[in-house]
Order: sequence, then C-alpha cells, then structure tokens
Amino acid sequence: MRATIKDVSAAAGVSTKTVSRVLNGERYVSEALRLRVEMAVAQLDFQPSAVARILAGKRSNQIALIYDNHSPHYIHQIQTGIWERCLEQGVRLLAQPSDAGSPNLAREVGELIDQTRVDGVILSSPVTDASAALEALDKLGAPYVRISPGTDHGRSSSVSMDDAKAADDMTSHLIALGHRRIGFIFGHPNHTASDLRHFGYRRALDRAGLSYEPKYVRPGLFDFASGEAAADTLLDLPVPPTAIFASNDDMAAGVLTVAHRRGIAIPQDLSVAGFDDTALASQLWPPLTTVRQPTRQLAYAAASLLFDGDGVPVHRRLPHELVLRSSTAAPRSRSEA
Amino acid sequence: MRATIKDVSAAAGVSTKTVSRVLNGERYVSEALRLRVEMAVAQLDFQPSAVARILAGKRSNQIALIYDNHSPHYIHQIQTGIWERCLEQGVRLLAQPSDAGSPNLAREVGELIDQTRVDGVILSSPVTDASAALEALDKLGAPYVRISPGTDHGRSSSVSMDDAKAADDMTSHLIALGHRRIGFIFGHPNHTASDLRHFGYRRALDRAGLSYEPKYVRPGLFDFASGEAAADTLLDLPVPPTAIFASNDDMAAGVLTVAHRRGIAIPQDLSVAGFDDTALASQLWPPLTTVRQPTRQLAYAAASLLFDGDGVPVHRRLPHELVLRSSTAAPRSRSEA
DNA sequence: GAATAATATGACACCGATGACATACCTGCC
DNA sequence: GGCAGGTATGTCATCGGTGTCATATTATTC
Repeated sequence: MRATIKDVSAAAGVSTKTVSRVLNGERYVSEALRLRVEMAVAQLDFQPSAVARILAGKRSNQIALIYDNHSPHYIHQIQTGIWERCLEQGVRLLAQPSDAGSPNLAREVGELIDQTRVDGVILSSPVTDASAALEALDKLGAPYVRISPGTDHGRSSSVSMDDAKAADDMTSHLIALGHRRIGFIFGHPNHTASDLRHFGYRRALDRAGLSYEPKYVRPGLFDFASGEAAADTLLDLPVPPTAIFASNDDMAAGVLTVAHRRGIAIPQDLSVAGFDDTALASQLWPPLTTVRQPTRQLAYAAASLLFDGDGVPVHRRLPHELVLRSSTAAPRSRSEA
Repeated sequence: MRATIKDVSAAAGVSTKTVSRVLNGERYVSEALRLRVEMAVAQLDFQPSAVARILAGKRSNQIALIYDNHSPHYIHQIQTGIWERCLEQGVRLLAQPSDAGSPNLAREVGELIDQTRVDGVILSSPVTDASAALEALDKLGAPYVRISPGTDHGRSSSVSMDDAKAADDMTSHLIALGHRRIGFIFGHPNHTASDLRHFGYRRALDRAGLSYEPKYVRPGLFDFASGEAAADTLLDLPVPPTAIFASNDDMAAGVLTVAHRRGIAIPQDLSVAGFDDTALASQLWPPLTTVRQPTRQLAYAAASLLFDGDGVPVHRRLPHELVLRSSTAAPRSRSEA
C-alpha cells in the first residue's frame, strides 16, 4: 500500500500537521524539521492523496473542460492548449463532452461541480453560450472562463479572436484579387462565430462599395456535406460567384469536391477560402487559403485566466492570421462586374 | 451550500448509513425507508460528493485515458467511444496526454494512479507498448486495458482490429483490380500497427505470386508530409507503381497532393488507398478508398472490458471494413507486368 | 415454542489530508 | 522581570461519505 502522511510523520518523528506544512510550503517550519520531513517523503516515495486534499482543503487541483464540438481538430487543439497550461500548474484536466442543447445541461454541469469539486471550468463554443450552463455555474459560484463566447461578454472572463475582423480580412483579400461576386457559406447557427463571420464578410463588401446579395449567401452547418450542398446551389446560379468563402475549412472542402466533380478548375475558375486552418486545409488539393485561428493559444490563455483570475472578468483577444495558399487567385476575367 | 448526506438523513429521519445504502442500491432496506430517503434526496437536490466517496470507499468512479497520438481524429474517436461507455456507467473520464518516450512516463503514471485513485486506465497506442507505463501500472495493481497494443498481448486485456488482415485485404483488392506494381508507405515506426500493416501487404503480394520489391516500400511517419515525400520518391522511379497504398489516410492525402501537383490523374493513372477512414478520407478529391478502422467501437469495447473485467486478460478483436471510393480503379493498361 | 437464519437499521470508526486553535519557546523592550 | 509579539509545533475536529460490527426485528425450521 502507498505511504500516507502518517507514515511520513512517523518516519520523520513529527506530527502530520508539520508534514502537511512542509508539503504546502507554509511558513513557520524550522529548517531542521523541514529537512527531516523532506527526506522521509523522498524515502517513502510519498504522494499526497489528491482526494483527501480536496475533501479537507479548498482546492481540488482539477479543472474541467466542457465542450460540444464536432470538429475533432478543434477540440484537440483546445485540449492540448489547456493541458499545456495545466501541466505547468500541476493541475489535472477532466474532459466533459456535452450537448449544448440538452435540457439536462444544467444538471450535468451541476453534478460535475458538486461531485468533483473542480476548481474551475473552461467552456468552449457553443457551450459558452448555453445559458443553462452559465446559470448553473454562476449559482454554484464556480469560476469559469469561456473560449470564444458569442454573447454576454461581461459575464465572465474569456478569450477570443476577432471573428468579424478575420472574415472581413479574408473578404477584403478576395476583393483585392479582383473578385466582385463572392459567395459566402454561413456556419452552424448555434455558434455565434457564424454570425460574426457573416458580419465581417458583409462589412468588407460594404466598405468596398459592393452590394450585399442574399442569393450569394447560403446556410451551412460547419460540416462537409453542408458545404457541398451550398456550393451546388451557388454554382447553379445563372451568374455564379467567382469566389466562395466558407465559414470553416470542412465546408470549404465540400466546395472543392463539388468543383472537382463539375470540372471547375481551382483557382482559375473559382477561388475558395476557408476558415480555421485545420490540418485538412493544407492536405486538400489545392491547399486552402484560410484564416488561422489561434486555437491552441486561446485555450492556453483561457487556462491562464482561470488560474490567475481574481473574479474580475478579463478578456483577452488573440490575433488571427490570413494563410494564403493556392485555392485563391484573381478571377479569370476582371471585366466582370 | 450544497446538501450533504447528513442533511438528507436528518430530513428523512434515518441514519446516514441508511441513506448511503439507498444511494448505492444495497440490499436490506425496507421499501418505506427507501421511499422516504428518495424523497429527501429529490427535495434537497442532493448530489453525493465523489471525493468523499473515493476517500471512504474503494471505487473512485473515475478512469483515465492515457494517450500520445498525433492524430486528433483518432483521439477524438477514442475519447468519444470511451465516454459513451462511461456515461452508461456513471463514470468520469480523466484525459492524460503523455509522451510515450518520456523518461518520466513511469512517474507520471504512478502519480496519476496515486493521486486520483482512478479505478482503471485505458491506454491507446503507442503508450500501449511503453513498458515503463505498463510496469508502473502492474506495480500499483491498477487494472488497465489497451487499445490496439502491439506487443506482449498476454499482459492485459485489450481490444484490437486485425491490422495485418486489413492491409492484406486492401492489397488484395488492388491486385484484383489488376495492379502488379503496388507501392507501400510504412507507418510511424513507433506504432506496432505499422509493422502489421506492412506484413499484411507483403503477405497479400506473396499469396498472389507477386514479388516483394523493397524499392516500392517507403518509410513514413503517419503524417501528410511524409506521405508527400514517399510519393515523390515512388513516382520518380523509372518504372513507378500503378497504385500506392499508404498506411494511413494522412499520408494518402500527401500522395494525392503530389499526384495533383504532377498532373497525374487519379484513379486513371494512379490508384491510391489509405487506412483509417478518417473524416479526411471522404473530404479529399477523389474520395479515398481506405480501411475503416472501428476506432470508436474499439474504445467503447475497451471501456467495457475495464468495467466488466475480473483480472483475467480478455482480448476482443473487432472487424474492419474496406471502404471502396473513387481513388482506386483498374490500371490504364493491364498488360504491364 | 425455541433455535436459527434472514432482514433491517444504526453507531461509530475510518479514509488522508487540512483548518482552527492551543501551546511552548524565543526575542526584544520598557 | 514581565509582557507583547513573532516563531515553531502539536492536538483535535472536520471534510462527506463508506465499512464493520452490533443489535433489533421478522421469518423459517424442527
């Protein structure tokens, strides 16, 4: 059986409380005792039980990540970023997939907090905007940080990128290339980022003096199939767009596939842009022009805010980056209006 | 403050032990008391503290997943499969990324077990074959199940697919199409599956009476870039292969990109096959013929073995499936030897 | 009807740490 | 010399449950 604090205290000839003091680096321990305790700890290869600590103390040294996202790449980045920060902090990470729309969400979150006593929670989109979850967390007084929340920004600390600006940048890039008819594929309506990206697209058109044409804007669900469907509709138009900007890479992949199927050359006959810079983006043919979302860094920053936070909401905005690859180019004929 | 078992016992007018019995569905509780307790629980919205349970009892109702895998899709599938089973069991899941080659692996695993008291551990490749981790688990007596282990099969329960058979099937498919010169890209040397897939490839050639040509076999690392590099080498050969079988989809994507870059038509001039059936496979152009690895089901089964196991190693093998898409076809000229 | 077994309930210690508080020992200062 | 205040250490209750054991009640058997 593993050594407990009692074994250590016996071996060192001190009280368990003194051992506890040494363990936690408290003041008021003489150098002599500190040394004896440390030697006993080393000798017994003693590991304090996290469980007992939680029960007795205040901190659990565990945080939870609540997510509901169907992009493995995104979650992986998020998880990796958080984990990196946790490692530095000596904190464990509990993964909690969930369903942002579930009527049980509040209960699930409540159970998570009550049962595990996590010190804090990180929410990723779209759970960031599930009011049931937020209410449950507020009620229980659990600190939480949101990654890319869409609404209610004052409610908690958060990290985010500027989705509108990014979409604006990409759209402007296409306009600069000479495109005048730019299709846009909306993201999943549950994600607030979808709306922001759409707004950025529209703002860029507006600034360039191009009219916003609803027929060039199609709904999407952030998945491959919806990208295909949207592309089919757009390319069936009497005067199809010369460029299509999809709200994420998966949908852009769908656009590419439709184009290949129709024998449309990319980027000569059609420019395609995505969003996220997932691994997929560089593995497609042609490699996708897209927006690099600093996902891992966002996650890392979120964990930092959680650890260092003092209750006052802080917002951190991280910069995105346009990644220009070969799926975009000037349209074949610049004379088109 | 949250209700505790004491509040419930007071509200129901019974001892805490009786509440505990009801909570755990133990025998020997009268219907009347059970009802009173259940009502009190409902009324107070009582959630037993997992932490206290762990400390007092034997089970922690937590398991951990230790992984070190650079494929987000794979991990996501694994995590989802395990989570599904955990949900049924009311068990929480701790995610523990790690580095299979790290000299600290044994310590990390030891700390994980000691500190969290997880009931068991699931290992995914390649940590499945990191002897430091296995030794640490054995020493601490922690039950564990491995997903697709490569070595030492008798050592623990495990779930796996038949990698050799799958690669054999795919190779046989290419041979049946008429291919005689089939390139092969090896997987990451750390993963034992790599070796098995290669063996399956070779066995299929052998059975068909085709000679095994080392020049058609290139190393790879399971990533896109190594797929590109291997494809370039293969296609530069004086007599290049008419088909390339990559040990996973990412590398197959690399092959497709090289082919596109060189203007090689797929599948007319070159057939390409992958392995795993990741999301990527169906999002590429042309969609990839590949092997569907039952990752999620493997993970689910692994969790089941962990929960239901009684210490006796059990091995479960799940069936794979050939997914035929449009990246493979008969070679242009069947006359080639 | 007494002995035995099965059922039902509670008292209490305990899991392994930390928190609150008590106590003892030094210093330094009036 | 006595007292305040910082330093060092220990005692004991406590966190919120479960395990063990004792005991009371009811059912079964001969």
